[in-house]
Amino acid sequence: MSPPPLPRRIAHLDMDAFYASVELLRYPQLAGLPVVIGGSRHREEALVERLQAAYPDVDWSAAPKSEIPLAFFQKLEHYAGRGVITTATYPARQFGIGSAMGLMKAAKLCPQALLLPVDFDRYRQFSRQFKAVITEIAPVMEDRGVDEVYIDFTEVPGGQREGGRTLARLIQRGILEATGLTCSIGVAPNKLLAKMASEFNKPQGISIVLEDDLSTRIWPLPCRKINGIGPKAEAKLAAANIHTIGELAQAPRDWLMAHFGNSYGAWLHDASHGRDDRPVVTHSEPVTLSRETTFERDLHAVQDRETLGAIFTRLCEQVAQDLQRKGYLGRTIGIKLRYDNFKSVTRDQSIGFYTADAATLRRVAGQCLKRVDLHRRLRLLGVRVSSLVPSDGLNSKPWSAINASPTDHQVQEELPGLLGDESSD
DNA sequence: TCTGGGGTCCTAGGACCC
DNA sequence: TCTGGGGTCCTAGGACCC
Repeated sequence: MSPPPLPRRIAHLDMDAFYASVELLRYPQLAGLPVVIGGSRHREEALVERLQAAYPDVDWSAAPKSEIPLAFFQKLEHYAGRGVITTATYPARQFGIGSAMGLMKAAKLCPQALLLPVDFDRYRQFSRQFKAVITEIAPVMEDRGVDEVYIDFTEVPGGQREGGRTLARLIQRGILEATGLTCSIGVAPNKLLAKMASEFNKPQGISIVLEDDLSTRIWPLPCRKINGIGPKAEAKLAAANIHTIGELAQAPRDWLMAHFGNSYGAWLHDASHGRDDRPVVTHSEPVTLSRETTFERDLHAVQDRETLGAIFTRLCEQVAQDLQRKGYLGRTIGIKLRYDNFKSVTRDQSIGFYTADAATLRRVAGQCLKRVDLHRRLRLLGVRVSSLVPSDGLNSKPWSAINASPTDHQVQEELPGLLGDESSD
């Protein structure tokens, strides 16, 4: 007789205001103050120039490496229009500032808030550090981004004690000692509930949710708290007078399937009843790889042909580099563009071989570009590769050898000049 | 004062093949 | 002449997440 299986204990760990907290380690004098992280790197130079022009009495030579009060952005509406907040410290959140909020809106809410530039390399470093602490203690960890993970506590020694609280405390302490950062942890019978639980006691919280807690602790919550219910689904549910998870749980499964599709409808029903059997996945292969950029001002395919062409080529080169660095080849190449009215379109084309070659990406992506309407001004351009396979041993061969195939020549002949290409016009 | 960049998954129609 | 069902692949768009 084998022993009965242990009850599943799944943890969701969320770093508290991750980017902002990492910045506070570097600038301890900002502790307790409203601080936001945002803007994007390629606009820093433009930013300094514009600040200098708008506020000539201030010495901006240290910007944007140091903090800038948001108030200064009020004279820079055109610049700041394109910046968004990535993270806000808890004092800044008191003013209603949240991530993805436009810089100008945040400035209005809290002009004294300080703006820091983003430093992804640094956040990635801290991300690796805290994840290393976790896997030392509990090896079954699923990466959910730079500041979030799921952890399977079930088989970890001590993972069942106090419903997982003991182990959660140990991990919190370990991360604090190694990085100086705090996090919140929820432990529950599955990922769905753990994710909600980790939000219950932020920051520095631990929440334990058991099977029996469903009706008391989950059902009163708004539907939107379920990971997978976004603004659209929320609005559609609200229209049917369904606002809480408990109300969703009362909706007949058939009705949900009829109104939301078989797959999503059935999932909504299961989720509202706290049912989720997804495993904690420790490894996964990427499906697509892409680069995109929003321009400082909207560009026109004809008037700004050169600028656009240079950006396009650079995006292709970046995607090619990413593929090579990460060891993948792809055979479906695509573009994404966003018009000045914020509408996006995509075009894809599959080719007869796998590649990570910048020139090939540029050719095929250029063909895709020819299939979209280029009359409107553009605000964003992106290049994407999918149908990825690991390049493995192929890495040792030159790219030309990998790409050499009959179809390659076909494609080259089919695809002459493109937008921004010297050979076109 | 409009709305970043990088992903995943799902749907739905059409082509094409058997 | 009219008319089958699979099954798979490709493409475009959209919802959602961090």
